[in-house]
Amino acid sequence: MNIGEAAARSGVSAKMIRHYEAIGLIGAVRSANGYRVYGERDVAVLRFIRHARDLGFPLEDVRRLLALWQDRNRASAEVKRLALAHVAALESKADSLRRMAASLRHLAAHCHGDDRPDCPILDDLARKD
Amino acid sequence: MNIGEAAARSGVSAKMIRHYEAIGLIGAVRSANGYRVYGERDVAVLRFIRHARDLGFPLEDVRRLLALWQDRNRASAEVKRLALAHVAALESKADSLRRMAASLRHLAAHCHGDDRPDCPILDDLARKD
DNA sequence: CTGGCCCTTCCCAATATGGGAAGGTCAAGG
DNA sequence: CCTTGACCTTCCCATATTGGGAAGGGCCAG
Repeated sequence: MNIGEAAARSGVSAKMIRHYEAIGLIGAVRSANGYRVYGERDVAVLRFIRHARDLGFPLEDVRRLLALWQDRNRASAEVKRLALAHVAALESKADSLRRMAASLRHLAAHCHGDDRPDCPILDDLARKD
Repeated sequence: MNIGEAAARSGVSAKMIRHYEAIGLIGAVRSANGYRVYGERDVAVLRFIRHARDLGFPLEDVRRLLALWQDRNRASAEVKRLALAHVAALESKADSLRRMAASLRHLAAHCHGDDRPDCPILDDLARKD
């Protein structure tokens, strides 16, 4: 199958498939006319990548997970370690976002939101520290 | 004062100050030798930008907030609207990260994490949907 | 054989920040 | 007076991810 069908079946855009090939994440076989040719196995790999990306894994992590997935003799410990490190990073980022939202919500609560120019949000942004 | 001191006093790197000037977020006066020259007012503006960035405002929002801050006749309604829209975006992003972390944590909990190759994390990433 | 769709490569865009090279300027001290 | 080191300048490149679009070639049905 050509790149368009592989894209449709994997949920990864053709643009991204070419990109993943360019950065060495996946390989590609070419037919006589230069078109990329894919099989079921490639579609499965692309789906794997998409799911990992959906979980927020950066491509470098995806590269490692993919190597582990394709290694019949891998140890699950390595996968678990990678996953838990990523969970911690995700949760820390989520906390930081919630803290930002909370402080901004607090500032907004004290801004009357009418035609007057006073606004504690701007006052806070202008603080000296 | 030169860019180095303005950077140290505002907490914005010299690199970023030049960038903010390049994209028209701030202006700059040059002395005879071509060096950028800043005053107290500029340091306050840079600090304003840094605080807004710390709260996660993208630069385009910062541009609008800055205009509102510098406008003596602004209405606080606009600031509040911008802030609350941003709060909603932050919270939605935080939720999405927490959902990712939860599902990954769930998968990791069922991965024994030893020398055996079986691992539900990889199995899930390889699923067909 | 022609129209329309698919494929190719290559360039550019956005987000924000930083590294580093090559060269100009200025102040202090030998 | 000249050297040295710290500071400044501009310009290019890099990160990570995805997409838009142009220019050109391939392939099949009507």
